[in-house]
Amino acid sequence: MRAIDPRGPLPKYLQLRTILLDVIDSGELPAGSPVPSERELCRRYGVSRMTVRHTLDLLVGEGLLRRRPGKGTFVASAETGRARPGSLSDDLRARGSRLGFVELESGTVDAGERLARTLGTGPGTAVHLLSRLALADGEPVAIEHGRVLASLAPTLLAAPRPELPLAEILTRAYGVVFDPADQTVDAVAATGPEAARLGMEPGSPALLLRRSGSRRGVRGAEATMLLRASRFLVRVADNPTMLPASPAHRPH
Amino acid sequence: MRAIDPRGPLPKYLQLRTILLDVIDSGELPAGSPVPSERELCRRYGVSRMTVRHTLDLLVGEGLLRRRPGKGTFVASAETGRARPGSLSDDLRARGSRLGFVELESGTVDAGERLARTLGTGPGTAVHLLSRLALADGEPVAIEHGRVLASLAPTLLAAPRPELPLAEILTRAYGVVFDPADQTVDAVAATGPEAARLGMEPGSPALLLRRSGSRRGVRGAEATMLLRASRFLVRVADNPTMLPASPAHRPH
DNA sequence: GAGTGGTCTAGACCACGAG
DNA sequence: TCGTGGTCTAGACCACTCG
Repeated sequence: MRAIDPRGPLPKYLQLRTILLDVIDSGELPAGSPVPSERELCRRYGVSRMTVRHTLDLLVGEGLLRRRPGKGTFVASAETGRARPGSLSDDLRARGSRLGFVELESGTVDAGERLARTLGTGPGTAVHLLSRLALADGEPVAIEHGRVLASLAPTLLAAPRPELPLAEILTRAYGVVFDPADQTVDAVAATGPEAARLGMEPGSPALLLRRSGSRRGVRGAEATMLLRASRFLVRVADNPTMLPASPAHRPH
Repeated sequence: MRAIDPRGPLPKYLQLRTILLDVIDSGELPAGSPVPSERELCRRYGVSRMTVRHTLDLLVGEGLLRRRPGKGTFVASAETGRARPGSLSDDLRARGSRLGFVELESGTVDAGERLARTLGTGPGTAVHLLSRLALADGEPVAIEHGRVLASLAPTLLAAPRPELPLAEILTRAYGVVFDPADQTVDAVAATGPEAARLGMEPGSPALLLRRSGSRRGVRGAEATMLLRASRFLVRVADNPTMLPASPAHRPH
């Protein structure tokens, strides 16, 4: 059992999050099985209950765990407890970690004015770019574009990358958290080349997901994913917000 | 200044949430202005800092507030701090509360098997149905369908309803919370009649938002909204989850 | 240096579920 | 009755921002 390092660079609740994610990914805790109780996690990892709850709040918000008052906390299945007509096997549920990624493009550039503003920095700052095609069982399902301040994740392009969405890599390895207020989706018509890569009819609907991440409150990372419709459950935070009338809003 | 009732039916952090929402809606705190500090809110409302943070966590997750470490917590603008080319006036930003609603259909029915399962109850239970067209400045922007156990919100159809999304009404008046793991979006092609109501070309992309709510961990409410694309910022919780191959997934 | 949000502790009482 | 998650308290120390 991995331990939590109180003097580590990452806060305890993020260390515990990674530990729990790894346990779930390893298959030790299949969908539907109970996670150890909050008080048990306190004892095991030597942290207070509020810290454990902070971690569980994150994972519940991400849709990976579900709480049932009086009973316990359980690993969610992809269909989030809804009736499943076909009742497919649970491990067909693929979290991000079940995806494969093929690199389309990567490199480091000096930020232009627009990109610098997006990342909350000044022009000329070094920025890592990374574009990947996401595959599920060899079938393309999404296109991911990432832009990250080189200073925030110096070894991002050099080191081997786990088969995870970019946002997850940045959280686990560099402590970059993705502010829910900065993660939005929209519905768009897939354009020619992108539709082709995803094997869709041009003009058919797709989900465009935008996320921006920060460390210690300071921005520095943005990731977009163009998702094939009906292939993903995308969980939303809360009320939709109206935009002003004519949005110039396709940073893509 | 409204006070918090420690013996009220709603927990303190939800009471404080309603208070802060009303202050923001009233215009006392325009977009960009600072909210009182966490410690100041503690003093003002006689609650501990963890309780204040619980409330602020909610509102930040809903995209209404933004924190800046070392500086304070601020009312968010619709464009969440992104560069706004047109720089429209901030009060054009419309949260849910800026929307108007026109009732399309309402009534109470006995749940069939399928609806009962959706709401986590048995067949024959009384269920309120409510369909509304959402308008922004008189222009249709979304269609909302709600299904709620009558026992959960007995007076929902009888009482006058504030101009808020159904989920917000249920939270404020009945303490129904919407589990983020049960709120999902998808991109769909708008079909004929719905597209017509929303003034869209048939087949153009739209966002389908599904949310399910519970009280004390017991389900009992579901709301869907079909949103015009590019008219809303929909905030997402975290990683998208892959669906099994062929989803039978249009509860609409 | 004073104020802010970010993290963390070590308790407490409650309602609920199960045996 | 006992264990669970839900709520809440009254503190603490840190890094950061600003004057």
